[in-house]
Amino acid sequence: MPDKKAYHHGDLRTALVQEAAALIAVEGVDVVTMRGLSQRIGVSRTAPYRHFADKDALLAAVAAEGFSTLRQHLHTAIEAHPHGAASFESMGVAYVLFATDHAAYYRLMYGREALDRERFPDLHAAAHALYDELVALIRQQQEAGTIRGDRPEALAYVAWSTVHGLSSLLVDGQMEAPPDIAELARLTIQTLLVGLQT
Amino acid sequence: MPDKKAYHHGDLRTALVQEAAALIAVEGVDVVTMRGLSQRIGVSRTAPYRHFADKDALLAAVAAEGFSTLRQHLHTAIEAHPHGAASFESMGVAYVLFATDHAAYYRLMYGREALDRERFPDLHAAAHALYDELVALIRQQQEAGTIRGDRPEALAYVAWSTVHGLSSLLVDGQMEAPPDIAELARLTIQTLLVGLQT
DNA sequence: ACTACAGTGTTGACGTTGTCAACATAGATA
DNA sequence: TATCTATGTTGACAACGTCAACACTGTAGT
Repeated sequence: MPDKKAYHHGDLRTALVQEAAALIAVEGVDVVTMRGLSQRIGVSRTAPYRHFADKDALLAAVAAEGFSTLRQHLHTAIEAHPHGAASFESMGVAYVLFATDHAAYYRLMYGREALDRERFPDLHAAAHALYDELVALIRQQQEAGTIRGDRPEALAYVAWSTVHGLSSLLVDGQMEAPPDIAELARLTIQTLLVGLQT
Repeated sequence: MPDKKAYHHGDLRTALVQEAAALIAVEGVDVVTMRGLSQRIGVSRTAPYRHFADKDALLAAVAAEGFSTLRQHLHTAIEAHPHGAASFESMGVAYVLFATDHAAYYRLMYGREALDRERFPDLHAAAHALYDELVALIRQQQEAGTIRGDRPEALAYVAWSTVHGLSSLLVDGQMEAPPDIAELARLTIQTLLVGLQT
């Protein structure tokens, strides 16, 4: 149990990322403000600047953690169905459900033009690790014969496009959210899988 | 040639939308500011508020025009290849190229959580018109036999997810942009079409 | 032609935000 | 114990969105 009144917070950096993530989940990105964040944690408004160059850097850290969390979700989903086409479907559904369950968070991860890869290599790495996870899955499916033997990197992009596209449309409210999102996700992924097969 | 010094601008509303769109294309959404926009046009900072309730309303109008423009692009692409599977492919490639050619604009159209459908029915309508265009194309393909006879509305969502997902990943720089974007788009859409066929 | 009005544009002001500069504190190290 | 470095604080500033009050102008009705 950390001291409440210590002059030094102890681990302000992670506290900031966690608080920001929690706030985003509840209220959306727009309500995240350096001053408000600091106040919630109990430090002064400029304390965050000892750990992040600016607000974008903080958000980039939050987004990177989002990619990491998503990757773990997918990993868990695969372990639940480790073999065959069910593995592919399981991962895809888990991806879409993560996005819709953490809508504002997911929006932050993608679509913030200020968060460019060159400035934030950690964010780049986290996103790329997610992609790598997908490539590995494609390879596994190729060995199982459920996906044709094209370049797995290229096919991974196609698959990523599909699940991200569906997630994005749902999260942004572009399509009326159906009663059973998992069902729509399954349909979409099965269609994708058929296309990837031959 | 409009008077430069007229007290009343004449058509400030469209001037605002056009200027904002141009600015977004060149510099991105973040640099669009009510004050800066007004200054560029030559009116005072609060003049826009006679035409838009707030900044989000202005951006929503810009986004709506973006959807409308995109729809026209797709229409043109279809007319170039009115028959068969080439029609589907042509539309998909045109979609992705529009997105990558107008990256910041495309990002505004999607992914602004402040721009919700309920507050801005015009934006909703413009986006839905785009969707309708897709449904019509799916129907045509079904009649031609290149797409299976499922509910066209559902298949349209699948197709939309795919082209939007690819566009989104490219626009956000999540994948290293390949030298020939149209080629990648073609590959993706062919994969999609195979999946939609059976 | 005069008047009233509604539409449009302007100026002033306020609170909020991100962030810099200067200063303060405390734990680690010599 | 003295010093250094990491960390946190206070004060200040410019930019921004936006409200309220006021000004201008073309139009409609008499």
